Amino acid sequence: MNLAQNEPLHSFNKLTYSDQVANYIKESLVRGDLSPGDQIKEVVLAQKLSMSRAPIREALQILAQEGIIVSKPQIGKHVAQLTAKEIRDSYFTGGVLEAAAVSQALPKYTEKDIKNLESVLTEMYDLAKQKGPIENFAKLDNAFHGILFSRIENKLIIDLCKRSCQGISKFLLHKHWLKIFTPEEVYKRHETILNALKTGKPARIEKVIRQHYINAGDRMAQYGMDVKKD
Amino acid sequence: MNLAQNEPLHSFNKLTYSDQVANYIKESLVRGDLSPGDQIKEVVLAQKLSMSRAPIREALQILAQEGIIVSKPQIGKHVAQLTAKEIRDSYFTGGVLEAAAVSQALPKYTEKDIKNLESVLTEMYDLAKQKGPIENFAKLDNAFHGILFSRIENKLIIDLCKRSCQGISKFLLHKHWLKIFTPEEVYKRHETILNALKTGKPARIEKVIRQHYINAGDRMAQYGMDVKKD
DNA sequence: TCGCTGTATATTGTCGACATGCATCAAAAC
DNA sequence: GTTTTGATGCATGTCGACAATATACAGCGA
Repeated sequence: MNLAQNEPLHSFNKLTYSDQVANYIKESLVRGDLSPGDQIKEVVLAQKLSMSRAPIREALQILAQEGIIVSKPQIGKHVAQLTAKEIRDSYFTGGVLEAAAVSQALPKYTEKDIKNLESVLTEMYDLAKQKGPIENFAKLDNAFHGILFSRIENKLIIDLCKRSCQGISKFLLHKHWLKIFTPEEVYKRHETILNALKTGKPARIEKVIRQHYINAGDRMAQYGMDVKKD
Repeated sequence: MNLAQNEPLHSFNKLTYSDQVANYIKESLVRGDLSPGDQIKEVVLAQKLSMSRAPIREALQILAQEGIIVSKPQIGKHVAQLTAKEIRDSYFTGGVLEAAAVSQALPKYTEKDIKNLESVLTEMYDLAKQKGPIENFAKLDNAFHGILFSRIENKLIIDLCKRSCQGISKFLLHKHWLKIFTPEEVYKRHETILNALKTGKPARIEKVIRQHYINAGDRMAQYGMDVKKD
């Protein structure tokens, strides 16, 4: 059997410029170099990254489709600045999707998955107790939902779920995401999900996950407004 | 009060070339000039529409994000050709979204909305009885779901809903969409939704609409496979 | 002073051409 | 005969420049 001919063990990223630019902008958002409401001028970016406007435009278009930037033809492109209602709607939508997906994948979760979720939860608990660095909660949250996603075979639903709210919380409202819930709250919120998962009841899981996201949206809508750069 | 300063009564479409090309491709899919699996070459399209490749590329990128075409870097762009599972997954996802959205908007539907839905249903019934032209069912189906959408204030959820399955049934599998259900079935399927709507129970509506889409996905997955052009 | 008009500028939209990388096929090596 | 290698064609990726359009502002008139 010839390994080399089939799935490569590690595909060396041959990302096109456009994709790299898209990632660069996302990183800029995380770093805070770019904030909601900021205008993005193609020529400026092109000069800064020493490339032509073509890949820049493509990257911006990708981000526009993801809802991270808004593009008005012949006027300009700005980092999206969501209203409180749009934030709540986004989280609601994301919750509906993740809830349905997890509920559908319920029979697929293994003992080991539950164990992993429990260990993530334990880490959250410890981190909350010892007042550890708050940034780590983001990693743990990612890990938790990552395990939930891992058994979902419906790629589209994962895609839309990420577009709905993950893109927003990770990039547009990244600064606020860490402080909308206290460590204790984060722990309890995820404990609720895990408990619901253990019941094995699809309806229960759906309800809990939806509420999880609705709550997050409400908090985010309160804290995340008007974050336009000074 | 000055009308002219606020929302224009009718904005004259100043569509950019890119958007027009995107629409053109969608129309080509509806007409059958383009079928799933077909390769789309930028230069060919550019020549045919007598414009440069730039707007073509942007249009294709839009359609790629909508899932209507797939783009492999440095290889080519093809009209998406979904597997049976992907078709079912798409409809499932669309159903989840529309179900949640309608359920949430339940209190907003007026007497008049119900009346309108009933009249659409009546038209479906008549059309089924008199073996009218099957194409009209597409219009009636659109009208029915259009009324449902009209009270949904969550723009994102409508957007994702359309992307999930409407884009597929309208463009990729348009030829099959008309024949997966008999006129009688179409009538009964929508009657079920309307009845559920009248109960005013959110949970009931969610269940019914989800099933509506799951059924459509199953049928589509059976009939809509392997539609590659000869 | 207020409102209109036209010009100036800046930014996006579009263009034609060149560069890059994948795919195919023929030729050579074993 | 099979596999490897190199040449070739072709579609996409990227580039720099030009065209079109929206915004800002100065000038003009009432």
